[in-house]
Amino acid sequence: MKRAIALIDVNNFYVSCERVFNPKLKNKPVVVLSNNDGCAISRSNEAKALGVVMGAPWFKMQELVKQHGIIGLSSNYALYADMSNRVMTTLNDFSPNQEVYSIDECFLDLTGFNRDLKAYGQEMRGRILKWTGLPVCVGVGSTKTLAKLANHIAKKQSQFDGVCNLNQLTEDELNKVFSNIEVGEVWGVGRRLASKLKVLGINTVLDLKRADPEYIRGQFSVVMAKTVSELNGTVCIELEEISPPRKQILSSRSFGHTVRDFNSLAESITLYMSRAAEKLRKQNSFAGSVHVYIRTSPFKLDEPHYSNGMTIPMPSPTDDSRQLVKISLWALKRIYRPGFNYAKAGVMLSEIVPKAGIQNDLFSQPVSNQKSEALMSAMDDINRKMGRESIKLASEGFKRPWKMRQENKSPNYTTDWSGLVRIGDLNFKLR
DNA sequence: GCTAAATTCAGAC
DNA sequence: CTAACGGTCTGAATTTAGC
Repeated sequence: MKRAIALIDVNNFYVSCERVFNPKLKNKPVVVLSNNDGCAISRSNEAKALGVVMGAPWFKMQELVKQHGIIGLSSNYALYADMSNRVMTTLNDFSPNQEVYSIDECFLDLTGFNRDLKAYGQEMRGRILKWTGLPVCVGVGSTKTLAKLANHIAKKQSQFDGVCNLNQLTEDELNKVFSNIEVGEVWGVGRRLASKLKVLGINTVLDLKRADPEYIRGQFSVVMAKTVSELNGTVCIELEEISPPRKQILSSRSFGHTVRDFNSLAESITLYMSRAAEKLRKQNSFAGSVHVYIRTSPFKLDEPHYSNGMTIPMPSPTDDSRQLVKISLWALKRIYRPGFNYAKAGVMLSEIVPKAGIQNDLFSQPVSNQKSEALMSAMDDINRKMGRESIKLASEGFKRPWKMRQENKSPNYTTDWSGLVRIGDLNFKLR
């Protein structure tokens, strides 16, 4: 049976979330900024029309901002995560087979659904808008790659009214549509691959669909070969309904101001490692190695640069924050050099294994014993119940002069009572 | 000259 | 007021290390 896979994606997700709770943002150029208020990572249509590009540094577009009154908001991930859950739960009612692909999009398997999928897509749009206030577009195709493409068409071509079902087009109609879309729009074709494809004369989606698989395999990777097959309707990438545990866990952040002293770096490394260890325990895993890195800003060409990192294998895998922090501070001591303006630090956990069935070190007692288990889950429980950082390691620091900039963050409307009472209140700066 | 490990590359969002 | 350019994750390809 021909597959029917839908991809549902929220339009301008972060900006749309902000607009749900602050209607004054409607019809205005709005951007949501990355951590540290660095770059534009979500843009309203009005902001896009003014030429604000994805990833543009905020401080560099201040002229445009003043000229057009562009509103720049700090990102509010607690809000976006909660809104995402609402969208995903709502969509799950439309099919039991759902892959949550990212914070704002999911695939639904609609294979064998005996109904008009275009109308079904409109139903989804209506219900999501009514229940969450968010606008979505729906794309349907016989593979995930085609569903992504269908979603792109639904978003860009207004005559589709937000829903595009490629399965109901004839081969000729399909090819006509594909001949008008740049090859770079295809899922898995980024900037580099797009330009290489163009050199080879493959400019449109239709060109790529018709390309010889053997030739593509030779010129590119197996990934691109799969993409070509998927464009032709052969499923190579299945839905992954249960998300497998992470194989690496990273926590890093740019500082609000550069720091020079060891203690500030040590505080930040402790904080990041605590976050990483929480994520690790949440997925019931242990980490076998720890990586720590620090660096100066790559953009400051007139200042001395330094970037270094160190990977430490653990004697036996663990999920104990205290042990992971201890090791990472040991590593930090070895890579720290005085006299530099550090802009960023981070930690990474790798060689992640399931908690059950750990291979212990032959020569030493496993540190992650029952006491450690009890302590860590008590900490996690308290923080879940009472809010993040209700209990923490003292070395995470209290003043945190290095903490990231968030100059214009909206309240946590949906997850915090004190945020709820501020709905409609525009106390937070609107500029 | 082989395999395994480490690093780099490219991509997604 | 000033200085300011994100964060996490994956899998494949390529390079390097160790025997």
